[in-house]
Amino acid sequence: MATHDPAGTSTAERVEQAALRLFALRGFEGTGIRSIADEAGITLGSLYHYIGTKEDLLDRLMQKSMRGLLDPGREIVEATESPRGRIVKLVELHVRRHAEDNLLSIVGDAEIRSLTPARRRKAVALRDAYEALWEEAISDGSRQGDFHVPDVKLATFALLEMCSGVAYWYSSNGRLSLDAITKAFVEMTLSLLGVEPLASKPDAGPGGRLRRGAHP
Amino acid sequence: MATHDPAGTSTAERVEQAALRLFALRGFEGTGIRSIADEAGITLGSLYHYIGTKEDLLDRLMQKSMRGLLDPGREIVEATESPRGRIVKLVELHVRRHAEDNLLSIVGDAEIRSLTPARRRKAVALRDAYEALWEEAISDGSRQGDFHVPDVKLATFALLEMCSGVAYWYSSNGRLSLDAITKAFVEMTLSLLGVEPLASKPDAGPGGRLRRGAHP
DNA sequence: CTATAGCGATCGATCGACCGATAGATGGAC
DNA sequence: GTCCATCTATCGGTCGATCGATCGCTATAG
Repeated sequence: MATHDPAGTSTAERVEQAALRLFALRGFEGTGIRSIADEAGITLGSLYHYIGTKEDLLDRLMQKSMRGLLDPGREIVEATESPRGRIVKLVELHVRRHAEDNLLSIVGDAEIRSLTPARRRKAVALRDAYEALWEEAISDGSRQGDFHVPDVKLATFALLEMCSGVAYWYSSNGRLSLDAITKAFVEMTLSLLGVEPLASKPDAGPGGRLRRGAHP
Repeated sequence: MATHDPAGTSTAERVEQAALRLFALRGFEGTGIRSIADEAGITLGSLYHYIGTKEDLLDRLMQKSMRGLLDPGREIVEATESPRGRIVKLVELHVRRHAEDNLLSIVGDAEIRSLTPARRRKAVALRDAYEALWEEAISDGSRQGDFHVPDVKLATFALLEMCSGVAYWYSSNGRLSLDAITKAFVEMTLSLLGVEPLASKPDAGPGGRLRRGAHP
């Protein structure tokens, strides 16, 4: 029975959400399968109708987390020419996902080490492919003279880490809206990259590049 | 016996180092006490001559990690007047420690959740006190018109997270020296904070603020 | 319309392995 | 002789995982 319950959540989905919450809160090793079953509202024996092993469950969440960044990230890169446009959209994607799907992002970022070698290798490959999108955008922007950073690789790591942190403190009823947070991270990113302010509409003043991001 | 062995490392120190390595690599919950004893070169029974419980061991490392940031951080704040000088020295401290003591930093940053409530509260208080040093410097700098950020709290989190990431990839025989890395992170920090380039000696050109940090 | 065979979902009970922690015996240093 | 360090052996509990039985639903044969 129960293809779906009154609330519209199937047991399989409840299992996945339960595991996600617990893995994000206590970590993979710190979470027992009995806790997962409890959180999902079923017994231990029933849990194993939905999962292969505990690690299968983690692996599925991991893939979901990484695919949710890599696939849209690739679309952005294909669709956007300028390095500046690319990095802006990559930051927006990264921050939004780390806020809206913060639990999945935490698990994706922190639990790679809990995978056994074969699966860990695949997860690392996905992560590396995603990071390469950022590095390429920053590298291109630097070569074109649009970005000015002390080192491309360091800037890549710095920006990725900075944007990932959102997952650990974001709350949907916090002081700032997600839009405001995203906008702020885009501004900080462009500032870190040493981008001249967009010469679109504003009166940039004679010297240019003044007080970007100040909130008077 | 063995107040110290030929290599100058006491058993107590070997135990602590073993736990540190394993906690950083596999996490607190993912590390068994038998692994710690093995890594320290003693048996399980002997291990308990040096530790109270497994959590005592984590707590000691935790305190060490946080004190190593908070105490020097407070000295910096007391000794340095300008927000800019403070943030530069805080970044240097944070990056150096996260590189040189990367394992301790990883444990300190990631394993707060593994502490039981009473100890966790104390650890969180230390972390908050440390973060407050950063926030105050950034806040002061913004109020004085020296920094220009979209939001003080967001900039604080962004910078702390960005600098903490160093612990996960730093290697003493990597491409860049620790000095170079530290210098780059200071530059990226000042850029993110929207600091005008230091008006000390250089020919800043008519427009000022050009290509800071570029390595031509 | 009814009887029943099949099937997916769930259950309680249990497996061997490993967990953190303790006890008691042994040995060497001073 | 005392004391600290270390050992071996073992404790009760929890871990991840599996088992066979049962439940309720559905499809179909008569």
